[in-house]
Amino acid sequence: MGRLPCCEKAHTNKGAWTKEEDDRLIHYIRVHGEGSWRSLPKAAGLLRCGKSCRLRWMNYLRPDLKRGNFSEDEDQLIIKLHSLLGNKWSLIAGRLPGRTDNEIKNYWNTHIKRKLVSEGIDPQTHRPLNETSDKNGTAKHKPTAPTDLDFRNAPTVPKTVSVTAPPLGFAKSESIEAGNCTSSGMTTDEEEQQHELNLELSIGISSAGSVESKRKVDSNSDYRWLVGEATVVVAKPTAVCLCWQLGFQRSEICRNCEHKNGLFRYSRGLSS
DNA sequence: AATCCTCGCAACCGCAGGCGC
DNA sequence: TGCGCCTGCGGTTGCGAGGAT
Repeated sequence: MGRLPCCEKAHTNKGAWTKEEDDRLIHYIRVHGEGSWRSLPKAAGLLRCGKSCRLRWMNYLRPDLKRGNFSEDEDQLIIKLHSLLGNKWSLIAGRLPGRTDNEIKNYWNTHIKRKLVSEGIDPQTHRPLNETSDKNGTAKHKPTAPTDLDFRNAPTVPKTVSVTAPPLGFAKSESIEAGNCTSSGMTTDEEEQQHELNLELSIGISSAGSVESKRKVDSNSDYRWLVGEATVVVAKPTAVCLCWQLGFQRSEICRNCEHKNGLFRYSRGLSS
């Protein structure tokens, strides 16, 4: 038995949304709230697939979206997050208030990738292009920094790696317990740079015999990812807010920012 | 002025995980 | 415990706008 289609395609519109459809969707969600996407189109009088409605709302109509160009700070944040998380756009978006995963994904593919290549950096490995492989194709991996742990291309996975950091206060507290991966060799400047980004991340080996899902999102705990044999844990940011970038105090929790998924959304206007 | 080409973004699609029954 | 539904994610596609020829 196959999967049921998400909607009856014969009677649904596709393609660009009209102003009227947008208005209907906005009005319906204002009255009834988000959710129940499957039944929403019918209830709202829209000839659209529920998934399409959700996408339109999430990526375009949500009032807390920050439209407009990405700032240089956002660029750098995206690059750093991508170096750590890879193409986990939703996780990256969760750390960029007002930005959507789709928007960041598009921005990455159209701007940042090109920018990194022009700077001689491999956008996938975040290492210099001429360092990614030698004539024999063997990786010349030189451990760089604790927050630059890209196990996808690492020759070996450290037996024990944990990277912890305090809530976003940008304090210089960090612990590294590593077999192969250590912070040794970093200059003070490099260490300073690494401390610029506090992600509340921890990385540990998945316990033998335990079955770890590829992606585990639990609203009551951390976000876990299997990267090779290692588990990357992104702590649920209950006390983290990136609003400092927009002028709020560091470490201050903006109550409007916390999204129901535990990550952050941006609810206040820039000028407020 | 017309056509072609490129780029950027919105939207689509398939899949996987969570959750309720 | 297994099954089916719902939701969310990430890769891909299609189209419109703007620039080049």
